[in-house]
Amino acid sequence: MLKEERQQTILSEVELHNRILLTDIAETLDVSIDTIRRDVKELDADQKLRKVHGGAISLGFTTNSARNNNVYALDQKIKIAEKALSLLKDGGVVFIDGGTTCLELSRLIPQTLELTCFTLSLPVAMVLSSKPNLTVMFIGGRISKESQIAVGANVIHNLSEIRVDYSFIGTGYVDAVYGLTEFDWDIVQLKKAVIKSSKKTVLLSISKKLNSQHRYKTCDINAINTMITELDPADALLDSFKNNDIYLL
Amino acid sequence: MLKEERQQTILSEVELHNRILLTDIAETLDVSIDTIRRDVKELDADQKLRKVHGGAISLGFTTNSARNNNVYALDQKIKIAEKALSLLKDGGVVFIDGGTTCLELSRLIPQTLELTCFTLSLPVAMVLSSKPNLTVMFIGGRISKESQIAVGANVIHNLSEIRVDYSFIGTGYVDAVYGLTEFDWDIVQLKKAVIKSSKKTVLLSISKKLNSQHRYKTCDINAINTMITELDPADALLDSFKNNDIYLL
DNA sequence: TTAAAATTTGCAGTTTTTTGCAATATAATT
DNA sequence: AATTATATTGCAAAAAACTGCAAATTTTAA
Repeated sequence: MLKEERQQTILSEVELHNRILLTDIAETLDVSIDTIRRDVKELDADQKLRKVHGGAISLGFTTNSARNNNVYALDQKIKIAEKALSLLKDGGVVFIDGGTTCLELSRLIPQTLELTCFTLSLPVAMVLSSKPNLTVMFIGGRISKESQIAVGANVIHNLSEIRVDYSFIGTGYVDAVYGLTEFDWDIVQLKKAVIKSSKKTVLLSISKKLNSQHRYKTCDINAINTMITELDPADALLDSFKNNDIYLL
Repeated sequence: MLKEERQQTILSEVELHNRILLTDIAETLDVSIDTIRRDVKELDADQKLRKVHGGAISLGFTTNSARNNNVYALDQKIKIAEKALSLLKDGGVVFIDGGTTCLELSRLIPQTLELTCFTLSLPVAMVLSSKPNLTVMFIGGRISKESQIAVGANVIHNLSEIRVDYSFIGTGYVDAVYGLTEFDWDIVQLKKAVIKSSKKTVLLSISKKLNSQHRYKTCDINAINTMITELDPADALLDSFKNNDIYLL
């Protein structure tokens, strides 16, 4: 039997059953466990499957999910996400909101970091679930089609039963005077619940959103503990936020 | 024998058997192994086949099973999903499991269909959330990294509070005698809860999984109301399932 | 046709790859 | 801590691939 065939078979088995034991495969293919081990190692290196202790598991959908590559102001959002990363510490319990900035933060979480992450965003959950050392908790509910997040009374109730160290949230609009505001009333209810369940709230927002407001109010600006933009904290654009006791990053 | 004929023979052999050994071919054609090696090298350069250590394999073989984002036995799964679609009716409330077959089912749900869909699979939820006329309910909990589904006691509790018309589930292994079995104990608990919360349970399984079993048992085969495979219901492979009162589709 | 040029083929020696085994190390489990 | 299961590493035998070379074959051109 050719090595290539063997690897194909392994891949098929993994796809079929989602997970396999190396010993099982070695027996069915009648080769030594070492050979299978080496095969699986290669396939893992080729990103065809993921090797785990004693076996292999299918990659699922993490690798294929087309990354939305035309996110508005992506590089700014990555900059923000990088700053936010510095707040994450091993053993922490955090909430990560939906939205593209939070999605970038999720992507940038290093493989080694050990965290418990709550979220209600499907894309965020997908990304987080690919990180080996994270415990990902999804707060279920009705899925809003536009934003791909769970919404509704059930979500708010579930949020009331958790308490996280940090929550990382986005906002539609932010203003030093009017605070955080949104276009959507339901979203406001959600964010209120998130803020309530967090010891500290971190706002991630690109500078374009500064000094804008809308109809429904999530909270006052001083309900936010840390605000992260892509700007230098000393930047003049942030002057109006410096009077409050917000920590600018 | 001309070089050209020889290469033609090699190619047709590869097409026929999907793979060949260089030593075999050298013997049948009665030329040195070096010659075959050189031939195969050329054919590989011409993209007519793929040379591997010790032999060659057909291009179709590799692209089908090794293409990164190709799901194992995708066409079979699509066939199954199409059959399952016939069970869906406007206004229905259904549960859709994780797994690639259920994901295909989700993909194939027409834009016009009006349904309430419960799921605990992140990828399924993502797909469903793109359908305009669906209400998608995600059952939250800890996200299992391997399968990207919500698991744990919380999920089981939430499942106990819903009642759906149909649940569409997959299984790791299925056998007429041993019933539905899984590799993973937690998954079994989940599936039990799903079955309990459904008026009717529909099993989606490709025929490859028939007559296989594993460690933990989800349910007897007659706990399933409808079983869908890619085969014709009259197929002999399904004979052992015909004694039970399962509806085969 | 014939001789030179180009290509193909087989061979021998060397290098690389593959594989199984054993010893040791690491991880999981009790 | 002890025991078992799984991983890693180095090693050696076997198989396969590569290299250079010379003989055989085919092609080309006078």
